[in-house]
Amino acid sequence: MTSGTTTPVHPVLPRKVVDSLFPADLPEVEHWESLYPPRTLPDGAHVTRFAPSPTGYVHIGGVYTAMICQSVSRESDGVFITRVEDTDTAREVAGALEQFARAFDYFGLHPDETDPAVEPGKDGGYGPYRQSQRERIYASHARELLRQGRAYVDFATKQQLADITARQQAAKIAPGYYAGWSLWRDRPAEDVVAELEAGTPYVVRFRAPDLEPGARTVWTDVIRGRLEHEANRNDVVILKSSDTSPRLPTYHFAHAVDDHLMRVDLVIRAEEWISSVPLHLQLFDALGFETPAYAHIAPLMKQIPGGKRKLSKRKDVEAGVDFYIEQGYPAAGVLYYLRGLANGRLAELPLPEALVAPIRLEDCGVAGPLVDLVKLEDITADHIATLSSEEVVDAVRTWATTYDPQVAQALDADRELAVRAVSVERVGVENPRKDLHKWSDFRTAYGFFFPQLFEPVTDAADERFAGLGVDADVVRLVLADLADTYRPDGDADAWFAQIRELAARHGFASSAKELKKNPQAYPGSIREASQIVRITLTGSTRSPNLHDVAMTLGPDEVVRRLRSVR
RNA sequence: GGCCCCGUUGUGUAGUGGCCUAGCACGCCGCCCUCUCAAGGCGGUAGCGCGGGUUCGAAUCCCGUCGGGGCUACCA
Repeated sequence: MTSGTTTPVHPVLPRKVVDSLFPADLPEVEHWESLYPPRTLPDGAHVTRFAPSPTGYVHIGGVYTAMICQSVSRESDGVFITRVEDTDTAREVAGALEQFARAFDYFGLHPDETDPAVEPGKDGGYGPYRQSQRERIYASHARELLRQGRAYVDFATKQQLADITARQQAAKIAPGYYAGWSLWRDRPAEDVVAELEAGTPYVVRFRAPDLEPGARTVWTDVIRGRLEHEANRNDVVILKSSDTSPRLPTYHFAHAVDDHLMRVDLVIRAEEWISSVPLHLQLFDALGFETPAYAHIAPLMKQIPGGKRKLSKRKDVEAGVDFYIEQGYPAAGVLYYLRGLANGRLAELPLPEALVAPIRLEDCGVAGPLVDLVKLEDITADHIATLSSEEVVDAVRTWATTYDPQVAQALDADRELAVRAVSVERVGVENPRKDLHKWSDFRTAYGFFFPQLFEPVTDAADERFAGLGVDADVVRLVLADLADTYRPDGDADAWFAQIRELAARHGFASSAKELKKNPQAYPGSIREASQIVRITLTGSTRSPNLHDVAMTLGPDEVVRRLRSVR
């Protein structure tokens, strides 16, 4: 690791001037140190944190990261913190925190310590857990850096910054605000005081250590091992403009201050932060803090023609957690899928075991995995198949209450019917049906069981019948016949026997093979005859076992539906 | 442009110099079952990005190259 411990040789603002920039009653950094003492935790315990910014959109990658943080801390008897990073007021969206709370709740991601808006009653004593409420903490530390000359006040305007960048680009040198280009880094104190007195807004910038060009930083990442990157030379902003209130820090500064004071010892975050590590290490060093361990996880990706890219909140619906919640993917299935992505080993385990098995950082992949909804749906369908009919109905009802009120009403109107419907080819069979991948599938898969959700088939010339290749006249006759002779036999074989008889009466072939042998001789085969009945009863060419459907519907409803086709 | 991360069938992975004729899961294709569709059973398809080395032997080590991703903000 590079060390920035140097004696300042540059002009340092007189302490009086520095202090005048801050409230007179602002505590010294020692105050915060004693207010947030090192934690007493078991050996090997890790304090992790998930740090979302409330931009009104929860990324599935956030759930992924948070899930890993939670598992690692839990497994080590540590602490899992969720800290709200609301330092970007421009991008902040109203109600974003509520959305967070909802998403976290849905996926059972309960932090041990967090802001009440995320989850009430989780104040662990290291808060506030919302950066906009930590203004004085950042101010104390910025003042300290200023006093030591490890930071400086900078009055550069947007325009000046843009000019610098333009000149650097033209000269083909590394863009940035650093020694040699910074307008205020080495200005005499009187210049600074003059601007201050004139009331010019300023930012506080970190004074990057004076390094040899090409200096490099080496550190060890928990997931990736030895990592190397060019050392940071940029004088990054640590405290945003003095004409804003509250006076907020940038991510980098807040990361160092908060993670130290919250005694986070293991920073788990997305890979895109790797290039910022050299800066972060410098910040920790300048602040006199011990550095945490870093674990940079690979981002969730999306397949696109010719390659893949990071899941984009703008382009990909499946990037947002709302998608999973609105579609009604059961949380356990999504979590199981995500866990398998993080640690392949967990994908081999049965769901209940995988959900409680530890996620190991060493086993995390380094390449960004593609989110595969087909695979997800395979998992969620398997999972739903293990649920009891009552559990399925309850879950669908909970989901539908918000996302499909009509379905919720239907379930409430006849819960017993709902349970019977879901039980078809589910209870008492070796291999339950897997029609439900998510709760929103309920309407198409089981809606026909409910009079309120069923759209009766009324026209014998309906294209669903036409698709069978059977004439409307035949359809009419077959259905009228069945309606007249219908026997609600509880025995499946006996029940189907009447369909066979019905088909025979109307000249249908007794098997598909027979029909194939002599297509002209029949209006269709037993298959087509069954499908006519199926379409009439369910509105679809696909449904569970017809006999079970008919039994569940009851003879009155069956006959009613048979007669509705004209 | 500079710097960083990554690269095993369509997807996720196993694999750390000989157990690899590259395993598993999902997908896809076919067959069976069958009143349809799912499910299930059986079988099949397809991969070490590319090029050089090192070695008796390389998916595994080295170099180069290409491709993808990220950072380069008073966004996180």
